Amino acid sequence: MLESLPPYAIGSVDKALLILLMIRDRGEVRVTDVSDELGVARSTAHRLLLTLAHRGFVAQDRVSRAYRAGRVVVEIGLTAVGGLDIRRKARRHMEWLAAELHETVNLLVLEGNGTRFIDGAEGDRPLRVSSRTGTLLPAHSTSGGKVLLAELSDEEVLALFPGGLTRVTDRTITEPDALSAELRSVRDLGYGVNHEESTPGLDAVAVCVRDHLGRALAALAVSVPHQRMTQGSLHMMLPLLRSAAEAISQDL
Amino acid sequence: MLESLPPYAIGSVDKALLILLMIRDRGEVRVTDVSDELGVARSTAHRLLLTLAHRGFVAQDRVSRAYRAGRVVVEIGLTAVGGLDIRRKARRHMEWLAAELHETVNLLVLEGNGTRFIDGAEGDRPLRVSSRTGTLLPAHSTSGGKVLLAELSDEEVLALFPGGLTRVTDRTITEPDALSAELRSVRDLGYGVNHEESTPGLDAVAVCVRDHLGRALAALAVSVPHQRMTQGSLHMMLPLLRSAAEAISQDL
DNA sequence: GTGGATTTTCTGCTATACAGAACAGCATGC
DNA sequence: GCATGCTGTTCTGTATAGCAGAAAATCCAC
Repeated sequence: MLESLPPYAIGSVDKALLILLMIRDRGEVRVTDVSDELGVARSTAHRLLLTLAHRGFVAQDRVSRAYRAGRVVVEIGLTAVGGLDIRRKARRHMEWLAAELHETVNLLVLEGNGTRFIDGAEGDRPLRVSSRTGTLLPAHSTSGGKVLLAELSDEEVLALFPGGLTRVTDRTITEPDALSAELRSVRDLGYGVNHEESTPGLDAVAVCVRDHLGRALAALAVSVPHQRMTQGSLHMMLPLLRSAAEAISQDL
Repeated sequence: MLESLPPYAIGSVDKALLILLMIRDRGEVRVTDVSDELGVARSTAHRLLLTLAHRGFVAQDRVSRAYRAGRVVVEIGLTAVGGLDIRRKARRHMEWLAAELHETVNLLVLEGNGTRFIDGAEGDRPLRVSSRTGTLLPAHSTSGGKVLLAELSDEEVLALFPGGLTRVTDRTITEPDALSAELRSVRDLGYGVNHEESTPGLDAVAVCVRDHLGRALAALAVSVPHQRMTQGSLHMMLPLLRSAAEAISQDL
């Protein structure tokens, strides 16, 4: 495994990648393992692991303090295997849902501490939310972001926001405790809502789209003008939203 | 996505990981994309990608010259999700096969340019091959290694052996052209054999264990004393070997 | 509470990562 | 076929980022 690098390759990057290969081969590594096997100082080993952890490529076990593969690596792998297909496979279900509800439907994925709108199907009414495909919004301010964040531990969520929770509107959650409570509620209810937290006048409700292993790959959201989001309309939308998300999962 | 790094994090490593996140989000990237979005020179972008490519984390499309996720990322992801389970799930099928054939059965995975024996079920005869679980042997000298290498392109195989093909016994394949021809034969036949190439007096035959997407996760091999490997016994073993590999795949 | 092992934090130093320039490759238009 | 523009790749001088070593913090077993 100790080979000469090609010219111009970056040694520190290579070391980080070798750590990921070690994790592939044995499931977990310790700082001292990395230090011994890469032939670097313990402090260097730690800095490499810390950087990998910062981007979610590794996660440290609280009890054993060993590092293992993090969520991001799983996502990349799954994306490479089938993720290019998620938009394609979700498309017809999103169009169905938009037609049923006459509201705009969005497909979102987590990107760092933001949610990227990766596809959309608009409702057919004059007043409607635009699809916003391509937009990156802070995850904690969107319904899709909330359901995806709810899949993480509280610590993982906090680590995504080292600078605190950005205020987007007057209604945005900016207290870490309030976000924890909101995500707890999301976990209990199985859906997340956005009450004008990302855009004034815009509400939304979202559920997760899961793969066969039950992992959340994306979020499916219905975005509505605020005045059209009532308890009644929410109750009407939820079964259809869940049905569409389940149908997408079956297609994956 | 532009956030401050934690203290002591390594900037160049972080940039490489951001590239992988870009690939997760959009499937592929170009040198200029990376340069523009990370705010680095094109030469730096290229060096980052070249390092990622060297370890198999990205692969460049020959025609479009864009870079996409490489094989290694898929392996790490799959290992993290389910790799710990493959041994458990394979266990009873391996025991069944060992009992049917009265020979030793091995489960192997690729590790760098070697094959790691990750589990084994021994035959019940006095003269038998031991399970060798935990052993790492050069991939080109084992039947399981051959079927796993046959899943790669010739270039990828050669890149795994920059120092050439190690000779393990007098029978080991050491010429790249001979290995290419052998792997072509493996692809045609759907199985690989080892005629005393890893250990004198030891023959073996192997097939791939695939996931639902058809990707090879591991190899399942039957290891036999050389004098017990005849055309007749090979013909008798193959259907049962294939059956067991298929049964493991179904359980994944 | 103590001692040892491991992980994490800090800092001065130097060599590696960087940007910019040149080169190479490719596609398109005239 | 040649010129142009764009993109990817190779090269080199430099300064700052990555490094090792030491100190501090944490953890666990006795």
